Amino acid sequence: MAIDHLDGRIIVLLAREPRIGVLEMSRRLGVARGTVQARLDRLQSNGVIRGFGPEVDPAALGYPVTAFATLQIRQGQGPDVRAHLATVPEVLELHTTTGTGDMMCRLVARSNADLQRVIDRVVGFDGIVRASTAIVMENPVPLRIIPLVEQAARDRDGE
Amino acid sequence: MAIDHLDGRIIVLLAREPRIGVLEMSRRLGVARGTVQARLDRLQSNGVIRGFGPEVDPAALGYPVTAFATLQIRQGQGPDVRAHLATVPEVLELHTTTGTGDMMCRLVARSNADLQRVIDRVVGFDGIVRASTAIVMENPVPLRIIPLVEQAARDRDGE
DNA sequence: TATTCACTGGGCAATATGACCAGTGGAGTG
DNA sequence: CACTCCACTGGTCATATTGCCCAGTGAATA
Repeated sequence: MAIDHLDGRIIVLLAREPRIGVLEMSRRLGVARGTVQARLDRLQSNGVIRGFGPEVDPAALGYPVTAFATLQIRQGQGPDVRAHLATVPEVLELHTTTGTGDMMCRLVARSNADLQRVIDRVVGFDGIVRASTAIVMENPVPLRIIPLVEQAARDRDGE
Repeated sequence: MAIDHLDGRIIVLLAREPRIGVLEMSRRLGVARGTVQARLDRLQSNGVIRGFGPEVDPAALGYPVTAFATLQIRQGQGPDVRAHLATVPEVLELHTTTGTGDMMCRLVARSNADLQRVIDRVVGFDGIVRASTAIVMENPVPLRIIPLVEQAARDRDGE
């Protein structure tokens, strides 16, 4: 579950040059190929590395508008609302949270006008009491993991 | 920029079995290898596929707690706050938004107690006026892209 | 009609892969 | 101390895949 320095270097290398192969990695890291292979297998069976799915940019797909919606749910309607939201392709992720809202989801849309359609579809469901939406303007820090991996590797090595 | 049905199938296949090769994809899709290769190249230079970075699970790394923080920023301090947040490894992403808050970020922490440390570090910066945090309990819909890709491919094909 | 373009189906050398193996060194245990 | 376990090394092997090339086909377009 904890990762050491070599694991960290493997992940960072992989994050920076995803198309790199095991052999090339072993060359760069200065370890035997079998070692990298074994580490990778372990990281994947550990669940540290979930997979290598393609990162698709919704904007390039024609969905340049991103928004976060906070939803308030009628008591007991949680499961139904989840099932409902799961059927909406523009809902990219959904979380249940503490705080004033009950759920929080990430939405994309083709335009600001289209966002209205998406929101209507999202909230057009009985169990949802209220929704408040924040439209994303800029994304100064895109989803990233490298700094955290380096942190985790440092922690494991005892600073 | 728009993708057709074959592009969609390529992306979906790749998302489901990331380790699959070009040759195997061409077999599954019933097209020539060169076609798949050309499509992939195009998708990547288009920016539709950003890359194939490893998906790392913060929980498996020892950071099982996720939270979303909404930040209010002092006028004109935006750039400084961004730079500050970019230095915090536990900040996985950061957006500037419309609405009551000015920014929204995704945080992870080693525990609820540790989350306090992270939040202190995040808001321990002059330009931040107020922060309100929602801790994630469940994640009924993990970050996904397949339904949107299928939608986009359908749209392109004219339903 | 002529041109362009994507796709096909094939072939090529170079490379990476998964699977092995014996040997080494360190950590921890009895 | 001797022993066992375990990860790593450095090597081999057959097989599969890659990147690159080519000529030919068919559809859409000018």
